[in-house]
Order: sequence, then structure tokens, then C-alpha cells
Amino acid sequence: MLTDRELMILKAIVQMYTNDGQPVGSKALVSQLPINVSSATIRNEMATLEGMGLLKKTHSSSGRVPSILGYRYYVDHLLKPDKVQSSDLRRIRASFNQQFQEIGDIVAKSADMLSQLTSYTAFTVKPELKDAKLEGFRLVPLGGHRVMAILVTDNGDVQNRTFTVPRNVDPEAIEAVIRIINDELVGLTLAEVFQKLKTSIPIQIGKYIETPEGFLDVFEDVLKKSATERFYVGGRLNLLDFSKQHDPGSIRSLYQLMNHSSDLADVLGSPDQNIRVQIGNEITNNLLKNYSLITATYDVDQHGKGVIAILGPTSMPYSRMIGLVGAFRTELARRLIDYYHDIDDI
Amino acid sequence: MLTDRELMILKAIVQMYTNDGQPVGSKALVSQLPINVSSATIRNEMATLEGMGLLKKTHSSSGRVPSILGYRYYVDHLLKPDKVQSSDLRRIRASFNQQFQEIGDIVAKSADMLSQLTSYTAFTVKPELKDAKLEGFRLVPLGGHRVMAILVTDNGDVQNRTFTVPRNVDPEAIEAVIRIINDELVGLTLAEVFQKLKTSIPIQIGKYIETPEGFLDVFEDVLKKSATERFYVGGRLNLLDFSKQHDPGSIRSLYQLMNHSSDLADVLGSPDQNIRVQIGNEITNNLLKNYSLITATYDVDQHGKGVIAILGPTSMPYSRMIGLVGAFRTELARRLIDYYHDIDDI
DNA sequence: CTTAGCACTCCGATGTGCTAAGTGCTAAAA
DNA sequence: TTTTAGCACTTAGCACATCGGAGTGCTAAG
Repeated sequence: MLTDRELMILKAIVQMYTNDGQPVGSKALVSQLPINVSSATIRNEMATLEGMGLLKKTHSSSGRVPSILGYRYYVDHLLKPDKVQSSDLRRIRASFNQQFQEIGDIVAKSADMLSQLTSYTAFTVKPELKDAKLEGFRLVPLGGHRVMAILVTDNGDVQNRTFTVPRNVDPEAIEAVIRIINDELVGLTLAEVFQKLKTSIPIQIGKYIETPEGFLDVFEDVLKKSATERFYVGGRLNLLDFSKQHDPGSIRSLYQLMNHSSDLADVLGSPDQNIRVQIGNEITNNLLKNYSLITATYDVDQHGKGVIAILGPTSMPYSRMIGLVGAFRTELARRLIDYYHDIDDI
Repeated sequence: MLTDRELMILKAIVQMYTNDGQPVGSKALVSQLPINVSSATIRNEMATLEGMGLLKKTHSSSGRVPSILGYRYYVDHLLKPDKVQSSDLRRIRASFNQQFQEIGDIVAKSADMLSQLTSYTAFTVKPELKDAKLEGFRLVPLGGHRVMAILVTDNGDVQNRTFTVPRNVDPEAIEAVIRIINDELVGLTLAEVFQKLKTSIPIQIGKYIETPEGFLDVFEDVLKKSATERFYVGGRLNLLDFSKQHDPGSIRSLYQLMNHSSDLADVLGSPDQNIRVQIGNEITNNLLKNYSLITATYDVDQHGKGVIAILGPTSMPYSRMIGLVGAFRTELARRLIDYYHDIDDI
């Protein structure tokens, strides 16, 4: 168990180090502490904290720096989330205070805002409704041989894609396909839709069109879009500032990671707690082992849950960041609830 | 006027420097030249070339490096475009050899290919048809209060956007609006459409809807999308490799430039010649004054002209790059002509 | 338990010497 | 007149030494 003074020292070291990035020496530390002891005493304490694995040195005669464990302890026991600055809150609200036409726009904007407020890289994920249902499907002829397929799900998502119809397909056949899809699939959950697409639907469509695969591919494609295009990244460039690793190779891999939504899904996961802080090698993905990740869910009532996250250096000012993420998630949830209220039938 | 030997030396220096990036000294140079002279002779020649401003030194006793003027001379008089490697040609064709659903996809893919082939950053611009005509306009109800607006132009461009209809608007009014737009605007050039949107249309629509501004904004928004979403960037990350300026500030500004299509339009311009090479400060934009830009148009017959470009270091291997850009532009043009052939009515 | 004092360590800045690669110049050779 | 060998000179880059400052651990006394 840690003594009160040890706690105080650990806390002070984390805060000083996250502020100016310099290893903290005993002299500098003693001048900041509210107690009156000599630097030698501090040195003894720091040595025991180091013995417990909470601090470490960058070289044999350097000041102390928190270890991963030290950050962990600080975050779990010492930290109190900062109240978010009112100017920040105003910025958030102002950015939400415009007319958005799609959920995606709001969530994308959120990633940008969050990255600006933190100067780090931010991720946002649209709310996922596990049992989202297919609400509507349209095929709109565009002239020539092109048709746009539009798919609407009951969580408000709209996806579309244009495609070219082979010349030998009869317009009536297309009508029939639309009818089949609307009769058979609308109202089902996406999982059920995928299921039926593999089984009964191809047979039914086959009665009208010789090669139903083309159509089904398009349909499946749009469905998948709806399932995967949920991730937004803001402040990619900030990575260049806070990343210590200046070798181009790992920076590249990081950027590739950010463009790959399935990898992002792995990294972000679905945090069970409300706000999760992962530090250094606690993050499962090896590329991120020198960074810290703060993840939080936001809850849009019956419209599911989404995720927001920020990625920064392990030496980030956790209390400010956690406060910010906490405030942001409630603002975002509120905004989305408003949005759904506007588009839903009453 | 330059002597033959001076030309030979200039050419060799540019080629050696663009190959390995090291300043070229008289000894190294003499060993590469087909003529039998001593290094002292070369030194004298290099001194005169430097006097003419075609070469420069990085420090008082360093080897020579081409100046902007030297590159210019090389590109204008000495260079012969490389025949593109057959393996590269195969890669290009393979990447085009799939079914694309939209022109934008082809052009975007081109930016990626071009950046991969060159290891630089590549830009592509969709063909622009100055007098593109509005070919169709659709409003598709999506359920709830949402409607998708779709706009098709006769150069094959499709743009869409969903929006929310105020509750108090009558479905018949929407029908009327669609009719008006189709009667009055379809078939006109985009410029004419913009014109009418400011004048007669609001009055006509005003008969059916109290606040026509909302509708017109949406319509105008989609129109603008069609006009501005023409730029694609590939290989952004390559910039990290070939950029000498490692200060984060200027890298940031460059990335911002790349995300700003109107700035890109300025930089790329509309090259009058077929392939234009701009070196260093010849590029109008100051951020790019340490790079070189190779721009080329491609011609899709009656469907307009587009632009492709690569951005790399001033010390790029020009002959290979120019050969590549030349080949790529014809491949891309061919592919797009095919595409239009497929979607157009025959 | 605390503290002053001291020996010790390491980083970083500064400076030195050396080498390799290159230059310009000169005077002789072609 | 052009070319060349030779030589003095310059510079970057590297290895190496030096030294002050910031920090530590340890010890012995308070």
C-alpha cells in the first residue's frame, strides 16, 4: 500500500511530466510540493516508487518519468476528471448547432472537433443498432443504362450506389426484383437479410433475370457499406506532432491502420465501461503500444450506441482529456437524439 | 550557346543526381562519361556551367548539383521520355480492367496507381465538360421526412444528397417542384441552371411552397458538389518520404493544400501543352517551391478533358516520370472512353 | 525518519583533430 | 588554344575528449 506522501509524489510527477514533458528531478519536485521536506527525502520516496514499478528513469542519472503502471495507478486512483472549460463547451455546441442532413455528417464533424479540442487524433463511430432493420429499398433509373440503388435502415442510415444494368435486361424484370426485395426483405434485420440473400432470394429472382448475381452483388455491396462505413477519423495530421517515432515506416503503418475500418474496430472495441483509458502496451494493437487511447461510448437511446476515442501520447494530460471526452459524449448523444427526433415520424 | 561536351556533362550530372541524390564530383563524373578526359577538364567545364547558372554547389568544396535552371534546360533540350516499362503498363491495365460503377472511381483509382508507380504524390481530376448539361433530377422519398435529391449531368456525373423536409410541406407540392425543375432546367448547361436558380425559379416554386429557399439550397448544393468534387489525391503518405523539409509545419500546410480543391485547381491549372513540367519556384504556389510538378491533360473526346499530375522532389528522374505520365494519360483516356461507351445509349 | 554532504553517473554542448571528397588555380605539355 | 598533372585549399562528417549541470544513491549524523 502506498503512503499519502507517496501518492502525492506520484500524482505530482505525472502531472508535471504530462505538462512539460521533462523528466522530473527531486529538486524540481520538492519546490512544487506543498510539504516541507528536503530533496533527499523525495529521492528516497522516488526510489521506493521506482521499486514498485510506478516510476522509471530514462537513464541512470536522470529524473523520474511515470511508467505504464504509474500512469495506470494515477488514472485509476488519483485522477479527478477536469471540469471541461466553458469555452470548449461553447465550441462543441456551436459546431453542433447547424443543420445536418445525415447522421454521418454529425459524427464526422465530431471527430474533427474532438481532434481540434485535444490536438490529438480522434475517432468516432456511428451508433450501431445490433438489430437494425432494413426499412426501404429503391432502385432509381438515371437514364442510359444506369440505376441507383438506395437502401434505408431503421436507424436512419442511408446508403446508395449507382450501377450499370446489362443491356439485355427488361425493365419489367427490374420492377419484379424491386417487388421481391420489398416484399421479402424489408422489415427484417440486416443479419436476416444477409441470410436470405444466400438462400431463397436468388431462386426467386432467377425467375425474372438470367444472371441474378450481378444484382445481388450490388445489393450486398450497399448493405455492407451500411455495416462498415461507421468510422470517422479526425486530426490525422496531429499524429505528426505528438508521435515520438519519427521513422517514416511506423508512421505509415499507423496511417494505414486508420484507413482500415476493420482494424479500427478491433482497436476501439466496444468499451463496456463508460470511459476506458488504455495506456501503452495495454492497447491490443502493437502499432499503438507507445500511445494512449481514451475510449467512451455514447448512448442514443433506442437508436443504439456509438464510440468516440482519442489517441495521444502516453504522457497526455489525462484529467483534462477524460473530462473532455466525458463532456463530448453527452453533447454528441444529445445532438443525435435531436436528429432522430427530427427525422422520425411522430 | 553550349558546346556538345557541356551538354553531355549537364545531362550526365542531372541523371546521376536524380539517380542517387548525391552531389556529383568531377572524378565520379569522368568515370561515367564516354569520353577520355581528365577530371581537371571536367572541373573547368563544370565551372563554366556553374557560371551560366545551370549548376550549383551545396558548399564551397562540394560536388555539383543541378540548379532549377539546369533542370529546366535538361527537361527542355536534353531529355528523351523513357519508354514505359512493360511491367508498369501491365499494372496500369490490370488496375483498369475491372468493372467500375462511376467515373469518379476510375479517376480515384488512377491517382492511387499513379502514386504507386512513381512513389510520389499523384493528383487526378475528372474530365470537365465546360457546357455540361443537366440531364435529370430526381427526388426520392425515403420514408420519415427524408428525401434524397439526385442529379445527373450529361457527362455521366451523378451526385446525391439526402435532406429533411419540413413537416408542413405537402407531398403534392414536392411533386410540383420536381415537375418545375424537370420542365425548366433539364437540358440546360449548369451555368444556365445557376442563372435561372437566381431568377425565375424561386418565383415559380414560391407558388407551391412558402419557403422555397430550403429546396433551392439543396439543389444548389448538389450542383456545386458536381462542380467541385473532381479532384483526387493518391499517395499522400509518399510525401513523407520524398519531402526534405522535415519541419511539421510545412508538411501540415501541404496536406491542407491537398485537401482543398480550389487550391488544387489553382496549382494544377489547365495545362495548355500536353505535358507540362514545372520545377521548383516555377510552380506558382509557394508551398511547393521545393518540389517539381508534372501535369498532363487527358482527352475523353466529347466528354471533355481531365488532368493528371505528380508531385515529387525537384531531383526526380524526369525522363522516366514524363514517360510514365504520358503513357498513363492515354490509358486513362482510353478507359474512360470505354466507360462512356458502356453507359451511353447507343 | 529526515537530512546534509559527497561521490558518482550520464547527457549535452562545445571544441578538436582527422579524413575523404571535392574544388580552383597554375604551369607545363600537347 | 586546350588539356592535364599537381598542389594548396575548403568543407562535411565523424570520432574523440572535455566539462558543466542535473540528477542519483548512499552514508552518517541529527
